[in-house]
Amino acid sequence: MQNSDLTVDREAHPPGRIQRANSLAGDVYEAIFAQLMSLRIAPGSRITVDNLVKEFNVSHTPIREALGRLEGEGLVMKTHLIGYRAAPQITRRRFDELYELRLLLEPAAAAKATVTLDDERLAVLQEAAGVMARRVGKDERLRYSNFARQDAIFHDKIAEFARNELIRETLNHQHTHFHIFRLMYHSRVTEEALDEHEAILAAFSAGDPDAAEKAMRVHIENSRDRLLPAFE
Amino acid sequence: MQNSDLTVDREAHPPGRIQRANSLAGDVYEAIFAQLMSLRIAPGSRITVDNLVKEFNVSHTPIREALGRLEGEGLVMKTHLIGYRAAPQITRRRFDELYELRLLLEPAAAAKATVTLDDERLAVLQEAAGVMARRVGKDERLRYSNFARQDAIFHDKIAEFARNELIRETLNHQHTHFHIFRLMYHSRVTEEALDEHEAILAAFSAGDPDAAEKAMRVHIENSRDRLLPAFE
DNA sequence: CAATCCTATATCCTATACGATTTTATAGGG
DNA sequence: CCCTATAAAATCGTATAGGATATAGGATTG
Repeated sequence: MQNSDLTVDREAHPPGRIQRANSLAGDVYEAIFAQLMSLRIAPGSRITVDNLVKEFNVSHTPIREALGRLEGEGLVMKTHLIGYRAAPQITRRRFDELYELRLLLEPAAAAKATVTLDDERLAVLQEAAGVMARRVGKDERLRYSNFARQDAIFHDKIAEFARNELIRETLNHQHTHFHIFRLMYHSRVTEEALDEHEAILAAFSAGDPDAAEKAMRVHIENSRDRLLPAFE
Repeated sequence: MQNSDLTVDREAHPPGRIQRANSLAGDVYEAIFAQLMSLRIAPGSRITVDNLVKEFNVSHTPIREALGRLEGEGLVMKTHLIGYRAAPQITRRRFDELYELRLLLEPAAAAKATVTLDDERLAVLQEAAGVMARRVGKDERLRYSNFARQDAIFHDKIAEFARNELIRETLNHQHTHFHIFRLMYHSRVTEEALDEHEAILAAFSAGDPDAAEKAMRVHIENSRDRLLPAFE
């Protein structure tokens, strides 16, 4: 079996736990997923099985299975006898809906997370808030990439500490779509967001659930307003 | 091509819109989905590709693709070299998380829906609230099946009228899992729920968003408490 | 008798070749 | 310019074969 381009490390298992080798279909899934998240496959563009066969040097079978899985997650769409294509770019309407959803979930999660925090968890959030890494690097592109990753971790950790995996999964699922959208409009959105992260962090430190909820709401509303110009 | 057991009507397209014929993979997906929703495939049980090949008289290819899609939706799980299995029954923890999510989304949706209602939409909700069908049928099983369908429509329509497709999809997605769970514990849960539907409906009729929000919250909390004994 | 090892079968996973059907592109005619 | 017809390309599904692994049951050994 040749496996030239997937480049997956099958050896990196966490200590103590057995890890089954990945299936080829799983590797292909991750490879396509990564290409979608990095815009190497643009939103709305076609995805042909034959091209992937050539690119990955694997047969149709695992690719079809992986594409089916991506379809189930809403990241690709299939039309009979036409083929697969990447999910289209987010619409303005969808954008509004996404922020409405976030405003219902994330402030509540922030409030709930507040009461579960200890020093260790606070440190995790502080790390993820990106306060330290603020001035690191002058390459605009790299800078943004760091921000995006830390922002995702920051929000995800809050959902985790709120002890609701379902809400966490829901937000993460939407985040994949959101990430693709945001990648195309990353001006210097980052600076203000980092300030707001600090404000949320301050409420956490103070152990004030109401303040955390409010700060999160403000953060998300501002985030929305910062990205809104992308639709004009 | 033989297509003995899928029994899909390819002719029923809505007027005015062209509809491509379904792919076989799509038909297989729907067939498996239906079996999961009707408990013909029990939660946690194994799903072998070969069995489906024999049952549906189709080859491996579309079945694997359909199973991949179900995996992406979280309805089946795959373990390498072991195979697919139906997603396990919902846990108590997950149950709590689900209701926490519903309490964040559905009351808000009810409030938002209230202001968009007109006579026509109100009639739709009245129909879906199941007020009419309350005394229809004495067969306990059929009776419950009717309740489940109408309950799903009632909540879905509210989400639709709230004009947020994303929230609607999120709730529907969760409802899939919830439905499977509830199928196993359907005592006489229905009567009270129908009363609560009427209470929500009254708030809609009065055009009172706050009352709708509150009634929905009460309904969901009661629904949770009615189902809670299932875990003991 | 119990524990371990081994073997056999079933199942999964992938590759490959082929045919059927449909889309898409191209060219020609009105 | 638009429509139609033919040809090329792509998709979808089938069938089949072989390698790899899991699982169960039996054989061996202490």
